Amino acid sequence: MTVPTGRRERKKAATRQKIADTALRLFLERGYEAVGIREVAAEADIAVTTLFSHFASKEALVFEQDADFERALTRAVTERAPGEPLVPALRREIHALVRHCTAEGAAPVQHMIDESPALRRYEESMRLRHAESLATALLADPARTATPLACRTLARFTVDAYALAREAPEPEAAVDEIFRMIEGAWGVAAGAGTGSGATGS
Amino acid sequence: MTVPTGRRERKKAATRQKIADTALRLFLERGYEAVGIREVAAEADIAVTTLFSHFASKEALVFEQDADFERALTRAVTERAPGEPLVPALRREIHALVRHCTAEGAAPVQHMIDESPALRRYEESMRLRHAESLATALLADPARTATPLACRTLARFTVDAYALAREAPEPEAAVDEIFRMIEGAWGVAAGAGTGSGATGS
DNA sequence: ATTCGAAAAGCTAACGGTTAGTGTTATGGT
DNA sequence: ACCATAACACTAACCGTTAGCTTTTCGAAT
Repeated sequence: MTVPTGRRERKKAATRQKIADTALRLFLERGYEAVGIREVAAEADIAVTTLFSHFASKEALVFEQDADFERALTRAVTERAPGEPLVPALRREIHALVRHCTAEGAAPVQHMIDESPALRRYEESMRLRHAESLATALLADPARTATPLACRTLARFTVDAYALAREAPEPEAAVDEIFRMIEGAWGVAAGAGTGSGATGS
Repeated sequence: MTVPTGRRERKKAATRQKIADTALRLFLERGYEAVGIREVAAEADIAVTTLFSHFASKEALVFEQDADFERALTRAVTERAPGEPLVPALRREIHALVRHCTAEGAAPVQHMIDESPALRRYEESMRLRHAESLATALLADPARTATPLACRTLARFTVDAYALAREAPEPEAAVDEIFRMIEGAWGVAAGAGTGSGATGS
């Protein structure tokens, strides 16, 4: 166990940040596809191999906060108030994420993503990863009553809600509409023996 | 309008098939990542550029029947019996597709896909395309009562059902379980003013 | 039958993301 | 002071994919 504030880790984080900042700046200035990896590395004054030791791919440069999103999703499940029903907790979290990504500052980045097929594909496969880790969290929930398959289904529906809301004209309202449907779906899955409506675990 | 049985189109189809067959054979023999595009082209005795004029990418070689799947999905909506409710029609179609892909002959191909991250990613983005064209079909449905967003949501949930069922230990039963949840979701969306249960359009 | 336009296939050469292999420096623990 | 290791660098390549251009093959109209 080393000290959490080692100089090494600070330098590494700084390098990583410098790469991400440089890349995003160049991408926004001249377009994602128009900027090559070699250019990004040169501009950030690091070697190409170093860049790839910090980021697994060119697309990953754009989705720097990937891991934060993933954590936020699973925490909405694992750290929710004791006894709080599942779906509303997820709905709140998706609301927060959508709000965070439709904030004013995020508009140019979002436009860039929409323009590039490569980035769109990457974003979707990223969401799939998030769905899988959310499913893991749901399966581990101590208050779980639903089947494993129902949990995996809920996880996918939840990230679908995010994706669909982002494309909708009114994202916030879209989240509510979709989550009304998810409540309907979860009511069937969670109340498998109950028969009554939407009182999930 | 030319005659449908032109020699040109036959030859083109034959070339396409030869490429796909050769590629699949090599992939199964030696592994997807271990076989390069140039090898496939050489073995099929065609030029690399010709290969890419028939298939948009290396991954597309594996999912040759892509377009068939897409058509099958949308037809389940557009050509269903008059007055037949939507969700059961979709359920039947997903059942058929799952059965088709869990047939005995498909096992090695499926294993190959599971092993390769690139193929998994491609398959998911393919499904997304299918969801979008299914959404288009749902929006154009003359008997539609649900909102556009609800249609798009149903489309995504439907392809989710396919993906989840494929990974489940008992795919056929999984389809039924997930579609019970989808019925619950659709009941909310379609009966927006009705109040009663699952009698969608 | 000949001719002509267009689609299909071919070749070469490159571009751009990514990785292997190898070496060098800086850092932290002992 | 010393060593293991993590971070970074450099070169050179690999591989999927595309551009540019030529050649072949077919379909149809004269």
